[in-house]
Amino acid sequence: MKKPVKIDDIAALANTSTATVSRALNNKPGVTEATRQRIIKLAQELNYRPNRIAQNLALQKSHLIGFVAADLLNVVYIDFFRRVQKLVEPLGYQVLISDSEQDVAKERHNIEVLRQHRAEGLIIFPIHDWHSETPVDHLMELRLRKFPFVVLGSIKGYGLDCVTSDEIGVAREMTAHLLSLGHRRVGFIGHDPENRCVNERFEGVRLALREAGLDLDPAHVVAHREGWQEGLRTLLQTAGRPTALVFMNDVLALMAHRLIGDLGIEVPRDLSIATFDNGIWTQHLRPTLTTTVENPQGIARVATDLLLERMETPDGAPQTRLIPQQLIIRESTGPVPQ
Amino acid sequence: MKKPVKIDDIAALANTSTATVSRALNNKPGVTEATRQRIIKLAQELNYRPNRIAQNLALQKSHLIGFVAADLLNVVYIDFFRRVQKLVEPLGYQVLISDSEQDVAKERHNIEVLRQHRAEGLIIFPIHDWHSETPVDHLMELRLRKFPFVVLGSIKGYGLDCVTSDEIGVAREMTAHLLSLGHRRVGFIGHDPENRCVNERFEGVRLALREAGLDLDPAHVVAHREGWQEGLRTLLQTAGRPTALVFMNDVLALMAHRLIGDLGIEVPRDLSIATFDNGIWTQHLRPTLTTTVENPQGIARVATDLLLERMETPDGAPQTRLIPQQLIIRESTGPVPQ
DNA sequence: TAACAAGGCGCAACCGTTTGCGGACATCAA
DNA sequence: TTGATGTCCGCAAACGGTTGCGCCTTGTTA
Repeated sequence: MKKPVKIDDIAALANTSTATVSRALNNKPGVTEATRQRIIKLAQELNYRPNRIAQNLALQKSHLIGFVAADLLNVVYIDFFRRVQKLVEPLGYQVLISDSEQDVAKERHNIEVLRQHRAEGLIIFPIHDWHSETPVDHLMELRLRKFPFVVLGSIKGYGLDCVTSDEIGVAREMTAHLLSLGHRRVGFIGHDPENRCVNERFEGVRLALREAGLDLDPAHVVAHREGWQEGLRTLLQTAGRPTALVFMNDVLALMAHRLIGDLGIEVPRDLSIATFDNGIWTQHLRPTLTTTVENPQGIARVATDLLLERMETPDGAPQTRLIPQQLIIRESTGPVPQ
Repeated sequence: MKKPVKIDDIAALANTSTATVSRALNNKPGVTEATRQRIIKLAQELNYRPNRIAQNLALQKSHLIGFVAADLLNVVYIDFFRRVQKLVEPLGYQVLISDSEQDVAKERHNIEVLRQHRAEGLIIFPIHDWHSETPVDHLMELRLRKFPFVVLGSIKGYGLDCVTSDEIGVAREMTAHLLSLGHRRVGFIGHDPENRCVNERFEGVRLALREAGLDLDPAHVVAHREGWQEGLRTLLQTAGRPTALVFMNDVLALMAHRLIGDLGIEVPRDLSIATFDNGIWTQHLRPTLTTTVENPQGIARVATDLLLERMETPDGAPQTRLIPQQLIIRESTGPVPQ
């Protein structure tokens, strides 16, 4: 590979100093239009490509925003990444994406690397490690050093800048929808108290029921563990079973779909089902599934704004911002069976 | 945000020169163990974090490998990224991922940016622009300048280093499987001659049929355009319709799944269907779908090896490497109806 | 014609790190 | 004591850009 052209080469050929070349190429004042054109032409001919490394060192700016995703296999993060990229590109920033693969150690490592690269701000989807005393101590350290970053997801009460999608609200809305269809016995499939997001969805359901003067019957809750499918099967075979089921997410609903069909239960005639996250299959199964979508655009926009704000004023008070989700009603929820 | 600690700060506190600090922290010879320990301790206390930008400039190495993905929303790329990352991390490289979003202009731009950052090598999943004369002229320019990179996917005949998954082979194997079940009339749904990958799958099917002395009846091919679902419906309602269908990919098969059911056709009793790419729903639909998986591990390994080899010897002759895929036989393919 | 202003340009320092070279010092043998 | 040998370490140049400051040139005005 040939050595890349540098600014000195251009300066030599143009009979100027490197200073002039730099000013010419960066559209800074202090160069006649003639010289500027001469230099630009020369740069093109030589196929000059500024060395970002040197540039960043000289400018004391990395033009880098770090994006630490909990698990890139989830498309949500990619979509988010794209939107952020698009928002900060006009400001001259590059977004560097890194993947924690559901592993706190990797998350720490990624943050460390990004700091070594002198990222100017970080957007973090953290792994929740509920088994450790201080699940977010490395985040607290960032905060302590006034390093600008925002956290996505439901970390509350730690005094961090944070943007979160409103799980509770949409779960509540979904349940209200079921109630309006006449359902009174609503079950929750795949409960996992250790998972904050699932927990919030669960809370939302319970909240809506309570508002209608109902209780969420513990017998109608199937936990998310090995063998949950058996749990679901027996639940569906008991008398007085729920007339509507809320699944913890769309993958679970997909897995249950076949099982429900095999039991000879027809959705929504015999049973209504609803779930979260709008995975592509939810609109192609029969029946199509009632589900929810986040507002990714809103999340990205708000998170980016908040980060930029924090980069401006690293001392500002931490903020929490809540982004509403949308309920999509499809075929799988219908009137309660007579 | 506080100014980060630099090597000078440590040197001052340790009463040494920056040279010694550098040597100490990088485990280079020429420092007594005592001084080394003193410096390391100091570095930890000060929370020193080397400035990668300055480091890279001094070392004339970016430690960067660029990964240009055609469309990050496709999980395949992420999986690939992870594997490559894992392979090159031990060598001290960082993989920088960038997303072309199915847009050639963006692909060019991404490559440009990566070159400005002095990436030492590139892995590129290109967008195929079959409308332009030289679909890959920017890649040819890279090659010309002996910039190390490998292309993934089926770009052949341009003299580039290239790793590709064997679509033809697995399509052929899939078809052979159908033939062995007694099928003689095999249809192909979603043909798109402009898409190289689909084309190869189509070719594989045709090849297998020809080897059995059969022809792929053009009337049994449904093109991938607006309204293909209508085409499929009419095909399935004609007498002498195919007894087996090969779908261009798993998303198409998912979309068709419901349509087939609505026509009262039972799979695989009345009709066998098979497709490509092992999307999560293929194993949860009823019936589960016969499909194919790439060997992502193999692809990543081979691509990385090839890239590293090219980085060593930028002048080496370009190579093409073919990676086999695997056929997964599930419920959706069965014996031909009597 | 001299005094002055203003704009174009170059010199050199700087960004934070690495590293070749040579100086200082200790050790050891003659 | 001297010289040879070797080890530890500092000086300063380099990496490829940016930029404050001051010099020079040119044009304007009295």
